Amino acid sequence: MRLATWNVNSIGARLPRLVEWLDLAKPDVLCLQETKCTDAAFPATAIKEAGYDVATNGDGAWNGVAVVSRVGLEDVTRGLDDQPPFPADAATPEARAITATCDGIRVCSVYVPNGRDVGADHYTYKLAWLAALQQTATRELATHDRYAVLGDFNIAPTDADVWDPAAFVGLTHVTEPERAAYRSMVALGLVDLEARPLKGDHPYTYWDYRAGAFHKGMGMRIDLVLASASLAATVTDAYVDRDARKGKGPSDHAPVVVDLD
DNA sequence: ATGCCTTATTTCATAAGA
Repeated sequence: MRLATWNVNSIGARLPRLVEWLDLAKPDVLCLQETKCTDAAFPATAIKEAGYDVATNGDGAWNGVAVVSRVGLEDVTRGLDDQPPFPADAATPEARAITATCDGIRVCSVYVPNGRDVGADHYTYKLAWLAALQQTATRELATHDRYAVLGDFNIAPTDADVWDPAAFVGLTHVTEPERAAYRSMVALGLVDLEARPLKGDHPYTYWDYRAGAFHKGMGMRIDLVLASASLAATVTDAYVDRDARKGKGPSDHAPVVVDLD
């Protein structure tokens, strides 16, 4: 069983690279983030032709998540329990989470809010959203022994997860409240399946498009796979497919791939 | 061993990403 997660930064712009990657990596289940399209506009036919079913939660230009599977796709749930809206008076919550059961494994694809600036409304929202995620995960774990949350957490769990900690002082992604939220997920019994990098010492998953960040190794590990203990016990390999960050028209994130026995 | 931002929309400019 091969699980993967990938922030594709627009399914529309990335469809050729996605189809190519499905054929290359052959994941059984792939969680997508930042699809940036409505459910109606999602290119489900192209995904189907590649041999996969898909469940989506999209709200248009921004956000958007999906679960792609070739081993079944059941019991789909969109959003989180008591997910906070943004702005606070918004009628519907943002499309940032979708959960489904694939061959007995409960997977949750998440796109955690960015936070923008410490102290900003978006930052407060990010922490509230993470609290809702923790509550949802608690409930799911109570009934699903094999459970994993995969996606773009927009949190670097430790200073080792950014290319230069000094460059991030005072910025989001590395603050103590964000890291505490990450640790609260781990405290539920979820194991951070840190992948091996295909090159270098750090399994970064994101590199800014600007200033040649990828080529200079200026990356961050912010895309995570948090798996229940029973799933974690079956891991045979985990890697960041940095090759997917190369070439023409890449996402700014690389897929994280986990193999289970 | 990679190629020095990219995506979307209220598009020829701006907001957002992290």
